[in-house]
Amino acid sequence: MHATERQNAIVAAVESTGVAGIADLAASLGVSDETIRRDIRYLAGRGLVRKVHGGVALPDPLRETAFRQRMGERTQAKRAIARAAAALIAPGETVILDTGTTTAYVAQAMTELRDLLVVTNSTDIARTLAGGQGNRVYMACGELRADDGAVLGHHAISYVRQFQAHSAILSIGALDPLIGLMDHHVAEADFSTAVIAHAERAIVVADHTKFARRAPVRFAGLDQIDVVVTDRALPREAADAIEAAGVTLVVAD
Amino acid sequence: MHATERQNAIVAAVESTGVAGIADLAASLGVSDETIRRDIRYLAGRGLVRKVHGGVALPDPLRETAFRQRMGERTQAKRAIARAAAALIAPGETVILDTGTTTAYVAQAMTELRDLLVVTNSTDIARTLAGGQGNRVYMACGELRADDGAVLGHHAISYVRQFQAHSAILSIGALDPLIGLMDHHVAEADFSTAVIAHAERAIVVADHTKFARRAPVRFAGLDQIDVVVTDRALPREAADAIEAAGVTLVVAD
DNA sequence: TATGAAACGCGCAATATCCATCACAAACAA
DNA sequence: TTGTTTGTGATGGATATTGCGCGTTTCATA
Repeated sequence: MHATERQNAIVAAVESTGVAGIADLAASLGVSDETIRRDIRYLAGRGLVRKVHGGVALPDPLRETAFRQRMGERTQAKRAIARAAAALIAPGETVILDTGTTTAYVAQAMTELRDLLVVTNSTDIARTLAGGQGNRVYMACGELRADDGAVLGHHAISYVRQFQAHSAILSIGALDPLIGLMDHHVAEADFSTAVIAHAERAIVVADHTKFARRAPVRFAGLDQIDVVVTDRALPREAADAIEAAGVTLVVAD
Repeated sequence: MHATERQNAIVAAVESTGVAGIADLAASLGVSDETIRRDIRYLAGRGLVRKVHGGVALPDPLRETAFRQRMGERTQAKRAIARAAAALIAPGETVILDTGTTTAYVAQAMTELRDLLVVTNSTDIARTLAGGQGNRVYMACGELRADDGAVLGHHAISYVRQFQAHSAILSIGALDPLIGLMDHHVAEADFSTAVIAHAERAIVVADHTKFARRAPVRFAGLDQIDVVVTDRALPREAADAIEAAGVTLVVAD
């Protein structure tokens, strides 16, 4: 029984029954759970099956984008961060919201607020906050990314530059107390830079995994931001470095 | 029985019976009420079902925006028009799509095409066509209308002016062979005017009710457009007037 | 409108699953 | 033989799911 045969067997099982459990597959194919998981990760990467908690299912007919998948990860942490971040915003404020999974949760939490003036580059966030009592939502322009439905590029940046917001809420790729803020793409980093420059207060939302990572594009130092909202207490050293830079650290419970 | 199966079962139950109670679902699926509630919250968040007190029902027909309501009117006519309009577009073309219920159906029909360059002021249409094979979608900017998720205004217009499209596809408020094209709002009319000016060919999609109406803002004469796609043969006189203006009249069956 | 019962949502703790990492063994090349 | 690569299993911490308790909200009926 080679890896390929086993993977074919998994696909066949899923196609005949619709779903299959990890443990069942491991038993019937005579390998460990972990091996089945590895096969599933590989197959899911090829789009042949869809990974679900506890097993594997037919591929989603509605293409599950990487973004939607990330939306489903660490939801509890993101919701807690979102509540804490939304609590920093007062009704009537002007707020710039960057695209991102965590900011999408923040937008959800902000639906409680009213009379906001919202500027965003995410069609999702725009739709979430439009329709709120007294809200006015301004959508930036540019090429739409299929993954998360956001626009980036120089048009988006010059559109945002029209506004001077009370607060900006940013998703980031990574945050290191010494290095600063990092993103995965130059276009994201450029947009974030513009957003920071046009808000009185920059609020960064970042779950704890962002502190253990690096991302290739550094776009700002800690001195350029005002608040970091995260979901877990950081190591003393990191927390000190952040607060020494004049940044308020909010830990959502 | 994993989460995914259970959620599929809930959707299936709702689709077959219209409504389903929490307790019944919990009993038949062998999990607690709270788990069913969690599933329902998740599914409702995706718009797959509607949450009601004590159970779950088919997706919301009530709290629809005026736009969503119009989406559900004359769907057959709109789908036929959409097919006919999409057939006028070739893969690889540059197309500007205006917001509107009929154009939303056209975008749906255009998902078959590939390598399109799409410019639109509707977040819905943008999301529909982003992700299509080889498509590039450009979203205009401006204040977002909660009703239909579209942007209008001078920024949207100047954004569109960057492009020179092969085709423009327009929704309108009303069409009269003698008066020309009409819209309900000045902002819509201004946007439509800009769109017509930046496309080699203007295609107007209008179901038959648009010919029996008037709308307050006239923005173009028939001589400025090239094709009208509708769903019913017009009275001889009207059809003659339209074709006399050099407009091709397409009647979708 | 008032009131009791049902339904709801949140937080907690227990359990199951996931994933990064290391360790080991077989296959293969130098 | 020796070293490298590849596939598999095992481990432990992180994450996700679930059922239950409890205070709050909503609904139906008086």
